[in-house]
Amino acid sequence: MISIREQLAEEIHKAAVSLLNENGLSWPENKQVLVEQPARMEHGDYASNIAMQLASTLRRSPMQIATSLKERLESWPIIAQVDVVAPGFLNFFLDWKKWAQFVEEEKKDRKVTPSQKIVIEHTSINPNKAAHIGHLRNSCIGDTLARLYRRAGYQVEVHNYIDDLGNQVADTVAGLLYYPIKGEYKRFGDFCWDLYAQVNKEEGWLEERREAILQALEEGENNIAWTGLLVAEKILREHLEDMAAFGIDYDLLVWESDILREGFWAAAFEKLRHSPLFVKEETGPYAGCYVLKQPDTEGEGEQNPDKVLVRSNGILTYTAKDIAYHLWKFGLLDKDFRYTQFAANLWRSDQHGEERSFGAADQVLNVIDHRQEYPQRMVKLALQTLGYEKEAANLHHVSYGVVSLSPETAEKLGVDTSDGRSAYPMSGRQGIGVKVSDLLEQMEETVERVRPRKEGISSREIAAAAIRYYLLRFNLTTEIVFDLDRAADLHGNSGVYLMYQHARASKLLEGISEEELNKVPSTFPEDLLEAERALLRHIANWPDTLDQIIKEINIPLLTGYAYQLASLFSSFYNAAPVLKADEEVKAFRLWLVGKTKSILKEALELIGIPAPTEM
RNA sequence: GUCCCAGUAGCUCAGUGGAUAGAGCAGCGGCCUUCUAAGCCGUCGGUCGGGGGUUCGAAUCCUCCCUGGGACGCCA
Repeated sequence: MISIREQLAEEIHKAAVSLLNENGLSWPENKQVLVEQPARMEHGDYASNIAMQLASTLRRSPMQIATSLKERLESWPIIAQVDVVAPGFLNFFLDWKKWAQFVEEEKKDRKVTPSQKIVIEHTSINPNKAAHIGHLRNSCIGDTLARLYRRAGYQVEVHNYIDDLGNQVADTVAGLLYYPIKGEYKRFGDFCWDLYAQVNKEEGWLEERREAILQALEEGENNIAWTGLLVAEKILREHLEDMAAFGIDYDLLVWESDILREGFWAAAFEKLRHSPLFVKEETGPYAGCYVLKQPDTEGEGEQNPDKVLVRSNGILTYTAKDIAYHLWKFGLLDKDFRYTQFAANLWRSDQHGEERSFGAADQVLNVIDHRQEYPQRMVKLALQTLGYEKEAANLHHVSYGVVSLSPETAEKLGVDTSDGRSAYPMSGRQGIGVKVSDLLEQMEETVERVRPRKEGISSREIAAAAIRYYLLRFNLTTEIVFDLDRAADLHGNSGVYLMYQHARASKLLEGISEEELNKVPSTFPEDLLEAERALLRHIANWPDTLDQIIKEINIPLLTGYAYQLASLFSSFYNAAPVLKADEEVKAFRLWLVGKTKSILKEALELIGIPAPTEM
């Protein structure tokens, strides 16, 4: 199915080619017909700059070219009017009734695209303390990506990687065993949050104990390893509970200890051994280590760009395990995990249990913050080194900026802000951060206090939706400076606003069946109100926008589209009475509200917030 | 030192080759006896960090510089 915009582009292309041919010319290879929805209503519903682009080829003025194209395009049935505007734009105005009929016809022969399998890894929080809002941004991004790809027809599998053998778990275990603290905590993760920060404050305390604990964790089957497992699992369950409140879930939990004990690294090592870029260093700072060499650098400069995979003491780095994991993700290892069920609809890797078909992806997406670009590049490099060019190309690091704290919020958490910085980083090590559960609770109280009606949806759901929308609104590269007061603002461009508009639309449509709503009204008003036309043209743009969102992994385009739709609807709602209008107008407006509501609902679903019918 | 990201309204951010640079918040002024005012309408506010270049056209592309953040560890 191709959209109206694409069809229009094709028509323009045809018209332009015939104009070129008449002048003994052919289509210039580097040009392309671009059709866009102009920002301003008076510039039409769609517009093209093709006349300007062809001016040099045709050696005529853009205005002349636009005028001849206009004559050739006016007969296209869905177009009501074509304007030629200086310096040479072609502006198209749609015949909305014909558009509506056309779209209704198109819906019938929509075909399902054959699906590729895509593995999306997100969340992957160290299971040694409570989650904070930086982690939540990761999970919201990952979850919305999963929703987008599912919508696009992919077979999506969501992984959450559990690093149960890392330094962080080791530190919390060290604290639990040897560093008594006391205090009242609602949850284990909150207790560990403080404990982890405390032991990190003690000069030299961890360094004495960490290595022994790490080794015991890796070996397994001993007191420390079991303690580590208990800690990781307990905290993981709290993380999953946190995320569930935001509508986030997973298909598979991959445990680092399983990667190690199933011998994934040994298998990966066997493959890497034959690569000239994977070498054991005999001299220099990395003497005794297995490293992955950078291909096109000569080791110039102060820093060594190579990546250690196996330390001189034989212990693997995180990146080594990640490489093994990614070979498995693409189905390139002859090994597999066993699987056991962790919760309803959620499986975990295991050393015992049943066989299941996880992994073997066509595409892999890793949602990880931008500070880890280097190790992610190393994983990709390892795939290339092994000759898996296709898989390397299909491995995508979805990079995003971290969440830091505004000075006001940092100060509330007891951070010394006397240095006057514009933002303060969160730090688990220092115990600085806004915990997900605390934020949700606080926001719930705010909602409970300010909401005018208590119907349809709980204050907790509203709070979660507001937070989720807030974290998804920004460009991925933007480092969010989180401010408690700003996030608690539920007016204007907020998740609450979107849900409210959906509830309003739902109320107007109460008691009307889906079928009735989909029927194109027999008459359209002679002159549409500004608010009606604005809403229509935004609705018409949804299929193209959705394509673009998925192609560019452009989440703010999704939230922005939804906000604008809600905003246009709200203006329409105020400008045009629906239920009180004359019969014909009423039928048209109800149809328009129906269209708005169904697209708003789709968008809300992708953003991952509820579409309440009442609130 | 090398590389990456950012610098747009008082604040937080959109906008990556097109038409008069847009939102929200904050400020000011209006609108509830009419479908949900968590709303709507109006208004104030910008030499798009700076210089140079490419183009019919630059916030957007190239180049140099300034400022802030990050990566480069036998951490993850």
